[in-house]
Amino acid sequence: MSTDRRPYRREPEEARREALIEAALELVAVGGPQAATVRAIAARAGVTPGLIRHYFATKEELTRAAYRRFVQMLTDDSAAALSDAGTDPTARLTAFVAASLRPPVVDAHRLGLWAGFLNSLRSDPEMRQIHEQGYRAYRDILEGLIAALPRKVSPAQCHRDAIACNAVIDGLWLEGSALPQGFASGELQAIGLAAVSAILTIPLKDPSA
Amino acid sequence: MSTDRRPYRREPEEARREALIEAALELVAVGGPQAATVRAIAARAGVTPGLIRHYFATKEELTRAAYRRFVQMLTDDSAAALSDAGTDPTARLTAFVAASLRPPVVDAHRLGLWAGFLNSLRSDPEMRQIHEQGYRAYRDILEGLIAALPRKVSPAQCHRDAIACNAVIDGLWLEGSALPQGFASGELQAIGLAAVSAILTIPLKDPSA
DNA sequence: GCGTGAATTATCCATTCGTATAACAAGACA
DNA sequence: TGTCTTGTTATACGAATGGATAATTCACGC
Repeated sequence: MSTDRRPYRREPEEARREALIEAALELVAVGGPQAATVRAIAARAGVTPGLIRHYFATKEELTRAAYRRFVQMLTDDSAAALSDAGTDPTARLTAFVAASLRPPVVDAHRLGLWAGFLNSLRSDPEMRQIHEQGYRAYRDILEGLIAALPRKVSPAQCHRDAIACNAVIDGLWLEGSALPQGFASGELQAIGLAAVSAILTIPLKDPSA
Repeated sequence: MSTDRRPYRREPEEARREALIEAALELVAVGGPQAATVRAIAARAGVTPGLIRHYFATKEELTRAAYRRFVQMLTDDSAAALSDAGTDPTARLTAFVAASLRPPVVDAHRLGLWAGFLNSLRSDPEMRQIHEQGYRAYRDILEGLIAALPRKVSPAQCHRDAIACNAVIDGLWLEGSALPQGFASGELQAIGLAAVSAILTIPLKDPSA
């Protein structure tokens, strides 16, 4: 009398870890960290809860892996936007700013993810390290793009400009993601490019205008 | 044989509700929503868990009350900054921007609170209503200040300027709160005022410079 | 002072959490 | 085809969760 046991397929380790991380991210994005329970993650990944322990020693470790993936996702999107832009510094900065202010970067799910992980940064030093690496990488890209512009400004001023532009981008990203219906299509990018243009005192033509 | 029961004092209803809300906010700010358990809130407020049910029908109701208070706190700080500024429109906008970019508005706890509540907005329509009211109130103040400036621009342009300025403020608030050690004293306000000045194409003198 | 209503505590309950461990079966390799 | 490794499921456990109810004691009106 074999109790009917759930059938299953063996999967390569990488695929399983991937599926579990993906499931955890989706749950955090929608319902916050409290929604990403071990059981919910397993259910969404199509496995039983015990399997999580087989790939991650603890739930905290899975959380860190998920956050690492999220940060990398942001960086990857930035890099993708630059790979399609040519070599002209102004065009590259324009492409970068515009890409940062439209989907999939501007997205309620990403904002939810970001907010969901934020509180973990205070308690878990390893999470904070992951966070700061990602943040620095993003801002370094932006600062590099600004430094490449045909302007004559000091490196210190370049640094300040990068911070201000980063703030504009972050703020618009925040608002666009939080209030998706509050902005017309392309409006976010137009405002962002105008603001960056003003901060850097250089003309940036909006490619969508 | 009276079992030694915990002594207590009766408090007016308002004080108790206040204490419970305050405790809930502190817990959410530090540890996220999952740290704000009924027992933890009661312990921090100096009461036993059962009392919460006496003042709030459910924990969700306490959460909403706490969020309502948080949103009102933000609005109150904005209003306070304006009450001390005179009547000159430029000075008022300057004061508003500067106040938004220094403590206590720029504060890791507030960012933690904001992030901690964000995910609740998706699931709870009442929470979202509270949020949108607060957001609109804040931006309306900013747009009013911008409209009062001695500029000749269309109302539509005023609206766009307000969105952009709001984004700069939000972004700098975000970064300043997330990375408190990343900015020197007054740097955040200086960057913000310069950016707003550039966006509005008017000079704003930094009062701290 | 003294009952009396209600604010507060104490206890209990069903559920869910993360984790630990044992049972099983899938698929590779012989 | 048979065996063995290990990926996967199943089950169980203690702790913690939000909520319900009963017991108590404070404080105010008389």
